[in-house]
Amino acid sequence: MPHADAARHERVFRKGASIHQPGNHGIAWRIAAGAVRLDRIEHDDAVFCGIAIAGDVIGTETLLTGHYASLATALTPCTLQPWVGGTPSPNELLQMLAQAEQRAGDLVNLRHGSADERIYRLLALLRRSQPRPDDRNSITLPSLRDIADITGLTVETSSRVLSRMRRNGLLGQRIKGAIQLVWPLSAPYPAFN
Amino acid sequence: MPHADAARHERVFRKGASIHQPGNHGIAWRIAAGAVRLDRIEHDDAVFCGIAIAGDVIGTETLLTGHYASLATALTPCTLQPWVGGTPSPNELLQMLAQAEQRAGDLVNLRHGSADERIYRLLALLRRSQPRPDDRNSITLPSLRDIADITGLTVETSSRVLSRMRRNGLLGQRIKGAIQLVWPLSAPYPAFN
DNA sequence: CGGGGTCTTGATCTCAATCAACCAATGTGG
DNA sequence: CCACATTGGTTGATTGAGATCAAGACCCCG
Repeated sequence: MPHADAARHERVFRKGASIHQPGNHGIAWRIAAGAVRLDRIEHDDAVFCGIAIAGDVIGTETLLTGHYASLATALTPCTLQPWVGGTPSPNELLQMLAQAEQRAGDLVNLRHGSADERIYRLLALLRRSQPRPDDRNSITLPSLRDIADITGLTVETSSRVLSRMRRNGLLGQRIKGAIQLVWPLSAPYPAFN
Repeated sequence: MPHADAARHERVFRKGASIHQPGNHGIAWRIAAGAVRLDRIEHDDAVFCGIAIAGDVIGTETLLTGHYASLATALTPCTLQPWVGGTPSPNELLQMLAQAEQRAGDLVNLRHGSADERIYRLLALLRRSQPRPDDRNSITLPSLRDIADITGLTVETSSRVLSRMRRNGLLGQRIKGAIQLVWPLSAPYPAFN
C-alpha cells in the first residue's frame, strides 16, 4: 500500500502525546479508544476547554476551515481512526451535535461538588473511554496535572484524593506500569471517610 | 393567519420563565435575544448542564427524536424564533457544532478561577446575549440562584461579589426594574480590592 | 394580613489552595 | 560510568477564600 495512504490509517498515541495543534491543517478523527484533552490557546497559554472519549469525533472544524481550532492531547493511550471522507449526512451531524452537548454537560459536572466527587466522576467518565465493556474495570489514569486541570483542582489535592481512594480500596494498586484497577464506579457519588 | 401557524411565530419569555421541558415534543428554536439555561434531569432534580445565548439554536434533539432532552429556562428576557423547517444543510450543522464546542469551552471557564473572575466572565458572556452591539452596555442580570448554579458558587458569595462590583463602580446602579449598567467588561479579568 | 420568594449582610467554619520538602524515575553530558 | 538536572508524584503544615448558618429587608401576591 502506497505511503500516500498513511494518513488514512489508524493512529496510536501514548499518554501525554500531542495529537494536533491549532492552526495545523488536517482531518477529523474518530476516537476508537482512549480519552483526549482539548485546549484553547488564549493569550499565549493553553486553557482546558473540553474532553473527548471513545466514540467522539475531534477536529470537525477541519471540514469547515481545513485546520484545527484547538490543541488536542492524549489523556490516556489513544487510538484514532480517520473520519470518513465526503460530507457527512445531516442525520449523522445531528447525532454528533447531541453527543457534543451531552459531553459539555458531563464536563461542567466535573467542576462541581467536593474534590472526591469530582475525581470520582472523572474516573467514571474515563471508564467509558474503553470501547469494550469488558475492559472497563481497569483504566489508565491521566497525569495529575491533567486531572487537576480538568476538575479545577490542584495537583496536590488530586494526588491526596487518589491516595485516599487507594487506601480505601476504591482503586486497586497500580499494576503493569500505569494501569489501575477500579472497583465500583457504577452509579452515584461516593461517601467514604 | 390561521392559529395553526401560531407556533411558527416569534415567542417571548420573561426572565425565569420555563421555555421547554424534557420529554415534551416540539421544535428547535433560534435565540434572537437573551440567554437560556439548560438543565438535565438527574434522579429527580435538575442539574445545570449548559447555557445558550443569542445566535445559538436550542432543541436540535427534536430533529432526531421529536422531543426535548433538557429543561430550558430563560435566564434573562428572551426572544425565540422557530428554527427553519426541513433538514438543515451539513454546512449549517457543522457551524452549529463548532459553535456548540465553543460554548462548551466558555462554560467550563465559568467554573474556573476566583469568584470575582467567574462572575466577571459570566457578565461578559451575557453581554453578548444582546443582538445589537449598541445595547451591550446594559444587561438584565439572571437571578442569583441561576448565577450561582452556573458559576458553581453559592447565592451568598454571588451576591457579595456583585455588591462589591457595584461599590467599585464596575456595575452601575439598577435602573428601570432589573436592568443593570455595565462598564468595562471588554477583554481580560478584573483586579480590584 | 401572613407567607413565600429573592436579595443582602454578618459570623463562623471548613475544605482545598498554597508553600515547601522529598522521592523516584528519566534523561543528559562529560 | 557517575554527577546532575528535570519532571511527575507524594505528603506535611499553614492559610485563606468561599461555604455554611443565621437573621433581617423587601418585595409580590392571594
